[in-house]
Amino acid sequence: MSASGKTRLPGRDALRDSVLGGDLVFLLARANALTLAAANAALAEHGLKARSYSVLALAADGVRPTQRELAEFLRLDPSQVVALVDGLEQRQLVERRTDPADRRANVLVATDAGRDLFARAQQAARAVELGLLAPVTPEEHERLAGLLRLLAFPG
Amino acid sequence: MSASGKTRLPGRDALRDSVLGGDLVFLLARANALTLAAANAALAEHGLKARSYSVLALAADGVRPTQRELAEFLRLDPSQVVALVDGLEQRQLVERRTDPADRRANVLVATDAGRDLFARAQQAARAVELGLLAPVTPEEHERLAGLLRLLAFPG
DNA sequence: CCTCAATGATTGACATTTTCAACGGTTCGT
DNA sequence: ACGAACCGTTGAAAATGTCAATCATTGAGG
Repeated sequence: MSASGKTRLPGRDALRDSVLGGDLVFLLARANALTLAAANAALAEHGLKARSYSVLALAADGVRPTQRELAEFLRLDPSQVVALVDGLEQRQLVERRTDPADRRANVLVATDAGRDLFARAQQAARAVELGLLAPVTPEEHERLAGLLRLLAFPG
Repeated sequence: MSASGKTRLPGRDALRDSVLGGDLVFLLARANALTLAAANAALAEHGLKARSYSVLALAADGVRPTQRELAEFLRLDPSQVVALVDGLEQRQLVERRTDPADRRANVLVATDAGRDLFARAQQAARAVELGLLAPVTPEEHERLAGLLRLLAFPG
């Protein structure tokens, strides 16, 4: 198959060694695309995607986030959060509770079923993460997370 | 149970400390969203986005990638590459050359104007990258790139 | 107490991006 | 030479992203 006579194709890694190979934005984009795809695939059997999984996670965590906080944290438009929460609420995984301290705001809490599903989904998510980071030592894993946090939460 | 004595609002970083705070997929997504936005903003003055910048970069690098290679490398559908290349070609920044070794394939090469614009855009891109990584040492910067490469190019 | 600007959620419209299936031209193995 | 596989292209459908307008509520200042 491959290995045509001359230097025909840019070897499988000629592109990798190009300028973009050192471009952080590109590396992030590609790493994100791959991990997101893997995560979505793994979460699909639970009827979740990375997005809905994230929302469910925060609800199940008892953090009682408002939708606005959710929107900012997940970098989504508030209207997208509405749709996301609608989906989870229809499946009885989360509930909207109007915040007694500010009746404009909705606070998200997970139902028992929600916490239950989350627990299972989290295992799948963790398995994926470990699979992705198989070639990396636990210390490097933690170091990577730390550096990403710096980028993800500047200031 | 929520014996909610006081409905504490999630402090500005209660969410950060939740389960998701250690979720690699989430951190990647958020870091990617922020850096992508920063990159797009910086590239806008050159009439580029991260996507078109990437294509232009590979063309300007003399790697002579085919559109299919571009698609796989950038994790895009081939049809998206068509649109991307159309845009750059109409601005006379790149040219499609049918690969003499395989006349089905188009090889991308940058024009002089293309290389010129890329040189300028690259400066903007580098400035952004340095700004984003201001809080980390150069060694950590390199380490981050290395770890991301592992995720971005498994196998 | 009574405005009034600001805020949270929601809706609906619109643009952009993603994802697929189909098609003509070309290559390659058999 | 045949047929399967592959490249680029097109077009359409689905999913996402972006924005402005609205309602209810809040909080500040007169």
